[in-house]
Amino acid sequence: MGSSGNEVEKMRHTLSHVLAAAVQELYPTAKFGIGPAIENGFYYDIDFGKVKVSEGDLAKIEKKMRGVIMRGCEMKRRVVSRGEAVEWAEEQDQKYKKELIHELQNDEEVSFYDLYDARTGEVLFTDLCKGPHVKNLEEIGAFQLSRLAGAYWRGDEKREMLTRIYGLAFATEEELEAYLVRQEEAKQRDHRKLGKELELYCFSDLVGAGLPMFTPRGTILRNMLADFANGYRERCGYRKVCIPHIANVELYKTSGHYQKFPELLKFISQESGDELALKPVNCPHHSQIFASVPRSYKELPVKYLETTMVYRDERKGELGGLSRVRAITQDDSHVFCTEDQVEQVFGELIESAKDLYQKVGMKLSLRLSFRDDSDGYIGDEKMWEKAQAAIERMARKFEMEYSIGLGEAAMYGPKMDFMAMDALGRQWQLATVQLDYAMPERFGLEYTDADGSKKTPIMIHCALLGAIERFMSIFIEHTAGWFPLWCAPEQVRILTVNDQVEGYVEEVEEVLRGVVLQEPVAENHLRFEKDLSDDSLGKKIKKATEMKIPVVLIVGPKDMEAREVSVRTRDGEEKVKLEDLSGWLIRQNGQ
RNA sequence: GCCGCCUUAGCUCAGUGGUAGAGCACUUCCAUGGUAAGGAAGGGGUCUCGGGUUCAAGUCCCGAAGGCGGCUCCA
Repeated sequence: MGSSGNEVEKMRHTLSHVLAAAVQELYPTAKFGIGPAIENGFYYDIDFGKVKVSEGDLAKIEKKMRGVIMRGCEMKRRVVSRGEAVEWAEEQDQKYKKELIHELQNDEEVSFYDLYDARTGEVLFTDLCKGPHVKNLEEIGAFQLSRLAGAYWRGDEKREMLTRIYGLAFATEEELEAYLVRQEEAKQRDHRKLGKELELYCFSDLVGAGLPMFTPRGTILRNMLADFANGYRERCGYRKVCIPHIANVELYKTSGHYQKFPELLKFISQESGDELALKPVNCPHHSQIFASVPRSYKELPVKYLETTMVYRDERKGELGGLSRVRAITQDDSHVFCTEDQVEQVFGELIESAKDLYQKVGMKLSLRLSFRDDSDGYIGDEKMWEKAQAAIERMARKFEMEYSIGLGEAAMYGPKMDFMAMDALGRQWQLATVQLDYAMPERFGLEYTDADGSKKTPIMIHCALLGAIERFMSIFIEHTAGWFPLWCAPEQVRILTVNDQVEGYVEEVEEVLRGVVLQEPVAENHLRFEKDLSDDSLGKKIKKATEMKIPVVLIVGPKDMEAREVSVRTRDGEEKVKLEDLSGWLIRQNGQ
């Protein structure tokens, strides 16, 4: 069994044909879509027609697959003319295959693969396919069918919904087992599990789906993270602003959101009959602060910053944990500047993003989100070309590796998006810096240039955390809930051994109250709690550990005697003199 | 929104047609205990909600809400 990536991929792809063969035998009327190899395995998209297939049927299909493999089958390539291929699809009544063959218009010949029994020569399954495959099915390693999902034919939600059967496949049983163990470990870090255990946020059916509420602990974490992200921009001259969470829909008719985005939440004023909307973005409001007085080129760039919620009527099936919500807190900033200030402003934000993510120990990948040919964008072609060229130039200037995501742009302009992965390997967009030549024009924003002429400013949108909810979801999983000292909701917990420590606990508390942790968020007084309950020490330690409190101070008669505290961190235990405690904690924060 | 699955005590879960259980948590009592669960007793459930089938429904059927895995979408 070859172990190279290529061999594994061949094996995975071959398995998708074995899956199809098994399905055809069990469900003769099944119509087949496509069945590629993917990371960790393979899938096949199948139309079962009226037959209902559910996860319970996977065992049966898997058993049949193993039966096919046991027969000693082989894969053999066969090239036929296009005409023959069409005939085959017609004969087999495979409409999806037929569609695929029709698209191979430039090819004179079409490649098929036969899965056949090497002893009898009987062909079990024939599929339109370019390969490559393992020749002999004995070369197939370890696999199992994992789950069942719906998937639109050709990824188009207007077309048929097929049933996708996913399988896992690895070269060896050990690798498969290791993968399953990794998945199990990842589930332990899932922010939805930890969010509940660490009492960070909750949902209520009465409040509604996708509307998280943050507990006191979660709110501390949120605020710390927001302050951290805002600090970068405040040091670059950004000034905080504050806007209402609703607006007359005229605002969004002007921006274009009203026409282009069905996620806009609208309602009617009982008083005036006006149609209002919950803000889905902040830029239109911020543009109106800019527009509130005449602007001179001398005051540019104008930099606004606000951490605030936006509201989007996301479709139900797209919601999930804190990753995708309907009330989204953005650490949003907008800059209004001249053409030749773009590079400077953009540069500051890129440097900030790089530094912030480096400090929290997260490695992000960069995606340049450009437009595609579809409609749904505002602004003319030339603006787009200019903006996209500028974004790419910037990525090169800062020597960042990037990929280009066509069709990922914002309505008003291209973006530089920083992507993170969650515990289960799914990609999410966090930080984003966006260049916008369109919105200022739509709002008629202007400033007076040196020569007295009116000019339209350029807008630069940025969120460093992206959405705080989503950032938290990734951050929780990344740290497994062991937050760094500076942002941990409860930084220190004092545990007592018994009640024979009269006066001493208060002395320890007094020391803690005097500790000021400076970095990375300034004026951060220490957050501590006491566990004076009559639980055993072991139980108190268990509770504090489960809550992932970074620093646990044990204060008992022996400590009182020695005028010290027993310190317990994730790294181990040590004794610290009371007089050294303050310095010890400040040093901990530096690590 | 679409496909599939799930929803039983605050939490994690058992209970596959005959009238509801465990562990943890909680309350009270005992225990004053030194580095991941000290002991005992007690309270707590319209089995998510609404219909239906049945002599009988947590259990079967239909619908809704919420959640999970995908698809699609994501300013």
